[in-house]
Amino acid sequence: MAFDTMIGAYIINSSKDTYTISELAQEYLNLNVKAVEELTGKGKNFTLYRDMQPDVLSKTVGIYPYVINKVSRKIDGLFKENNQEQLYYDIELPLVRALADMEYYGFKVNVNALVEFSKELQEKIDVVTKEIYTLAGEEFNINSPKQLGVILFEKLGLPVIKKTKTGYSTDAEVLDELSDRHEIVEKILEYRQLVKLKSTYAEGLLAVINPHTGKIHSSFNQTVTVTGRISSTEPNLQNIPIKLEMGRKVRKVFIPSNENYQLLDADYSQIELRVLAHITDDENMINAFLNNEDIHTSTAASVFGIPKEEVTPIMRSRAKAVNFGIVYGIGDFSLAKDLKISRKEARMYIDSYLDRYPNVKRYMHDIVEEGKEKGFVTTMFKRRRYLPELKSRNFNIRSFGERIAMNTPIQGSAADIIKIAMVKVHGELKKRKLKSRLILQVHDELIVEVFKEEKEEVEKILSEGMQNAVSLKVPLVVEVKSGNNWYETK
DNA sequence: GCATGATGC
DNA sequence: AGCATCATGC
Repeated sequence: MAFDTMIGAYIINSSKDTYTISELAQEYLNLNVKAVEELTGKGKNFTLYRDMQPDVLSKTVGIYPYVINKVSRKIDGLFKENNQEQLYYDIELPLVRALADMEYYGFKVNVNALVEFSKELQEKIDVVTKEIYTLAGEEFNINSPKQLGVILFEKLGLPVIKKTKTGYSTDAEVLDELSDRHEIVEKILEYRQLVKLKSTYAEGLLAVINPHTGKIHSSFNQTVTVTGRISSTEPNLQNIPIKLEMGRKVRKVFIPSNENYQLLDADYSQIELRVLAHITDDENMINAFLNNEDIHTSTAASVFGIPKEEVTPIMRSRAKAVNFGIVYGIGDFSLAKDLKISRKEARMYIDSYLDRYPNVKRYMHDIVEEGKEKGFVTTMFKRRRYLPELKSRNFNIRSFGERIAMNTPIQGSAADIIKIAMVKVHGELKKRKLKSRLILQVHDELIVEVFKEEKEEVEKILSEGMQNAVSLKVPLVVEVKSGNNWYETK
């Protein structure tokens, strides 16, 4: 591919909502060009080019080729200024074909199993609904947070833990705290889980199965996320349940195209923390990864100042929360909430962590300063995100900007790395004329539908392609699993 | 169209 | 708490 203005403009500024030619012409050429929609109309007024007058077309979209060429040259000049040519030409543009092939090839679904799953869910919903009505003493719309709030907090007199802009909060966090006080609460949680599964994952997926292919052909968007990740829509295949067993069963309906194929699922182990170790060059963290240690146990040992052998499950779990917090741009307030401890205690954990990982401390400080000076932060491969929030006089907005400054290089570099791996794996499968296909990416994992006779070869292409996507100061560890459906690849 | 709450990494 | 998408109510 020669050039794509939409992706090009996204590389220049990933924070925009749309990247239409009209908009780009205005921004980069100071040129007023009508939007395509203004010419064709939309909805019921939509008109095909072939039904429009030639002279109208020539005066309007007729100039698009010219504008596209000018915008392309302009953006290409900016790539040179920003040192983003590798990112654009070697990563993003080749990725277009990999994503297009993933969309076209699709992910096969066991329709009958999905229909059965849907029925099973409905039966469970019916049972739980009746139980809820009985416990409430009346019928109401459980799906309405407003009506549910009235039942829980007015009729049943449960304590109000949290409020939203519009009334009582009834989210899972609140309900968890109330679960000991009334039987109805856990039924509500169960109801919510079941309804989500039925509507989004059973009926939702059934509605987008292509009747000709029997497959789901998701759209993978390359210009949506501010950090460089790709997104998936219609349907979103990047948030298929896995944490709770009931939801995880959805994965059983995702199968190979036919009996000659299997699924391979390869995921990066702790890629974000490995990226952090690399970027900060923190000796303590790098050593943990070099020694192939469990990073959360290692963090717990460091923070609590004890040998790894003496780390308890609770200590490990707290260290894990701190590691998450570090990746997201930590604050004592949020960590306290997450761990249900005091803010002071959370502050102690964070300070202790930063004492034990001094280069991480310096990085967190420096990256915010860099963001303020330059107006943006960058990833390992020069992806850029502008941070106007850092200049805000509003404390909350400014703090948000600081967390973005800390998180974006980490999340974004991980996105760069898996994109490189995708281009390599996709290219290698094509070059060797293999029947196996890359069919999905879920931020730190790649799923390949593998032709059984090619399994050994493709497993090597996949794991080595991912491990060697880049060379970091720590190894990139990849775990590959196989199965006859997505559920089995665990 | 916005708010809420579910799901994922 | 960083990044997303989808269904539902109002």
